[in-house]
Amino acid sequence: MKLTNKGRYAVMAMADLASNAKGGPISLTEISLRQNISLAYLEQIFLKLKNNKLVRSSRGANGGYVLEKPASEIKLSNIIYAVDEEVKTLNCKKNSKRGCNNKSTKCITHNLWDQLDQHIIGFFEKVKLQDLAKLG
Amino acid sequence: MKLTNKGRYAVMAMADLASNAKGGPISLTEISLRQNISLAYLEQIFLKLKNNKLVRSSRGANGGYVLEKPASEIKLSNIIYAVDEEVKTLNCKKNSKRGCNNKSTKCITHNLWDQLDQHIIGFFEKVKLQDLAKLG
DNA sequence: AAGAATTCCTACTATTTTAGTAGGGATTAA
DNA sequence: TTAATCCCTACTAAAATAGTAGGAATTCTT
Ligand code: FES
Ligand code: FES
Repeated sequence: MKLTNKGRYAVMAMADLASNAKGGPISLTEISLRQNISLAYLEQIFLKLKNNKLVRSSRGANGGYVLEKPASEIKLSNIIYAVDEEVKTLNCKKNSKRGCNNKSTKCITHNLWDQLDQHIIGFFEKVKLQDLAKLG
Repeated sequence: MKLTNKGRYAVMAMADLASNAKGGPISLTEISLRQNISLAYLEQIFLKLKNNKLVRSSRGANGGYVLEKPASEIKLSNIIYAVDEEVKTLNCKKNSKRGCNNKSTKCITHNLWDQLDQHIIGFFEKVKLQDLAKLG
């Protein structure tokens, strides 16, 4: 499974966006300073967030980003997936007949990892961006 | 967070050990063949499992490994930790005052990752080696 | 006693992934 | 016109992963 800085940063930045909303767009420079994340790295991340319709951008001076939807409608899973972090503990291709052992049956732990996947995904599906303020 | 082949193999091998118990010890060669895992890699993994008192070894011809405790008493978390897979989604040191942003307060997502940790650890604590047979 | 099977242990290495950096172009407000 | 900003791609250093390799020690079998 993957859960790395990129995913963490994405969630952090989205949370920042949500909690510092001030009407107009918020620049990445601001977020970079507040959250201590490299600007160039943030740019990469926001490209993906934008392509996944989680934020809307305005270019030029005073430009920046705003949430595309209310924070109550953005699930953590949306963010995580947007930046290509896969919650994937299975070693095999899920819809293949072959197992990770390259045999024709699934390995003895297949169902276990599958359940773990569901467990983690469930968590990400349940938590909304809005909830982060409460958690924090 | 880390959850890689090493951890998967460890669980697989332990499950193999549990389900193919035949009184005497089981050699890694057998497991290697059944589960399609490189023998040398298995050896490394079993060193750790042994150091963590999850298996007992006997050397020499006809040697091999047996579970140190009944499968019903071995938690998945025991196995995962034994091979150094950390369920660690936090980016900062948990008991430090500093945050992952290197500031003096914890970041806005800290509690979130902390909860996710608990969520995943809870899963590993709950599932016993014995349950794998049922799952599989 | 010899040989084979096995665990034990450490060191090395190729590959992949991660975490950025770098550089330049396009757009817009002032 | 200039500065601030987003946009986009390519590159790169460092770390982690997934093994390989090699040999020593032990024990069973013959
Ligand atoms: S994880 Fe799917 S077959 Fe092993
Ligand atoms: S994860 Fe702990 S401070 Fe950010």
